[in-house]
Amino acid sequence: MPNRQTQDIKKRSPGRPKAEHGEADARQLLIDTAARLFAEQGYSATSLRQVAAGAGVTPAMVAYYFKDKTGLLEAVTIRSLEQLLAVVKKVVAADQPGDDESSEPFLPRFVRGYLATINANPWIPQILLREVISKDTPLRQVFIDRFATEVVGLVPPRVLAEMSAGRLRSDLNPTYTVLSLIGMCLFPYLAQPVLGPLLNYQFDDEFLAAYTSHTLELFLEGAAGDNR
Amino acid sequence: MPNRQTQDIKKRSPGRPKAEHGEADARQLLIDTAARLFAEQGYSATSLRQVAAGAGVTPAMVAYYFKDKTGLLEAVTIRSLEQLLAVVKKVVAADQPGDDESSEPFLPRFVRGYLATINANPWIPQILLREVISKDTPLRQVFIDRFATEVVGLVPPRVLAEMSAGRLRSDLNPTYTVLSLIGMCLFPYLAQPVLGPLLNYQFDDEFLAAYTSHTLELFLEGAAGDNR
DNA sequence: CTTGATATTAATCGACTGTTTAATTAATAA
DNA sequence: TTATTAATTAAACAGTCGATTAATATCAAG
Repeated sequence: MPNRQTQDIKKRSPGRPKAEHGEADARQLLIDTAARLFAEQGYSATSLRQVAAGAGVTPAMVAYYFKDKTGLLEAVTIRSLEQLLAVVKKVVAADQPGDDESSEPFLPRFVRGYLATINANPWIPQILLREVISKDTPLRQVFIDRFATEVVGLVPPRVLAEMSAGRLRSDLNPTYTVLSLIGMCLFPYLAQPVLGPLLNYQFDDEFLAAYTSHTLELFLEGAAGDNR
Repeated sequence: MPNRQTQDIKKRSPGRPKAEHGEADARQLLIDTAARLFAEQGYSATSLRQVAAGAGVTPAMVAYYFKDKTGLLEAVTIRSLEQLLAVVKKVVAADQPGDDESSEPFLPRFVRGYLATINANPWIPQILLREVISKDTPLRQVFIDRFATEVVGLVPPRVLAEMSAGRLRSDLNPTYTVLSLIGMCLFPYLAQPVLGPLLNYQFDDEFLAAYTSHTLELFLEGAAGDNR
């Protein structure tokens, strides 16, 4: 029995709301809600009415802040790319001055930072893979311009340096090696909705620690046993 | 200037068409077209009118053969799962009789068969990941019943056997190891639409051979260099 | 030849989608 | 105080979608 007009469920009237202290603004709320729903259901299966309802506003607010639905996806995408790019930049920049041998080597730092970020924001790879990377839309160009080219400029030189220093094998194809590593890191997160319950894992600190050390060990040392 | 009623563009009238010799039936054509479009655009971004047009029939044919849109996705999914399952069964069954040492070991055979199948049908992982694995729909149960449980029953025992035989390290988490391997195999195919042009690869025999041997080498021997 | 099953189209329906517009209220600046 | 700008809603619009229905033409069996 939906008794409307109670104090709990307040139905707002038109007009600018009074600025309450410490309230999240509608724009950021829309981005957060959209990120969650796009990751769960996919971009085109998610209606603006759903997003608006989740953020507690009307669909017209999407037009007000983002012009249209693609603008909302663009905002979600750009925020995701910025988070990922920040990790990459930080990790690559961390040992530029003086080649400090006491700090952790490049590869473990990279894997740790990368996995920690997607473990804390698992919708990022979902959205990037499902709605940006694998579809031929204008957003793909955004991805390439604001992320891929920059990463390609930063990471491979570091990998080659590791090879020269003898910390990574130089007889492996560097491109394929990076592809494999990213695939190893991402797949459990992409497949979690079905494999998580089946194999009994979820995105908590325990899984993050275990899968991080597993990934580093397997990637660096390989899976072959003594009796080859 | 669309001059209709030419001989090239024939617009069919209602009624059963005359059975022409050697013509693909509409049902299979619909499945093939849907698989292609679902992989390219996603399930819910693809309209039945698009699928029907691609198959040269009307949308009503989807209802006739598959009841509704979800029935079409189910048909596409089941065909994909059958292809994958056939590979797994064949690979696992191949060395049951007598533990023949002369044949190739389990893991290379598995990786080769798996990669060859998705290289020949790259839309399979796209659809399974985007429309089945990562969404909470009735199809996920189909995936679990017709594929996942069977694979989980077949592959891990084989992996454990390899560990016992000393051909694989036994100090690695077997579940994580399989997750990592599948991720390594799949990622280049999932990301190909944007990374292919960027890193200059495509799904031909050359890439298949190169990436297969790369994957086996990296997975078994690891990427660490001599100077660790 | 007739009868029923099979395969197809055209036309249409209601529901839902993204988007636009006009009205409304609060905040801010002059 | 007044005018302007910012933030919000309700209502409506045209378009598209999936689905249904009725009609129609061919095939296969008796």
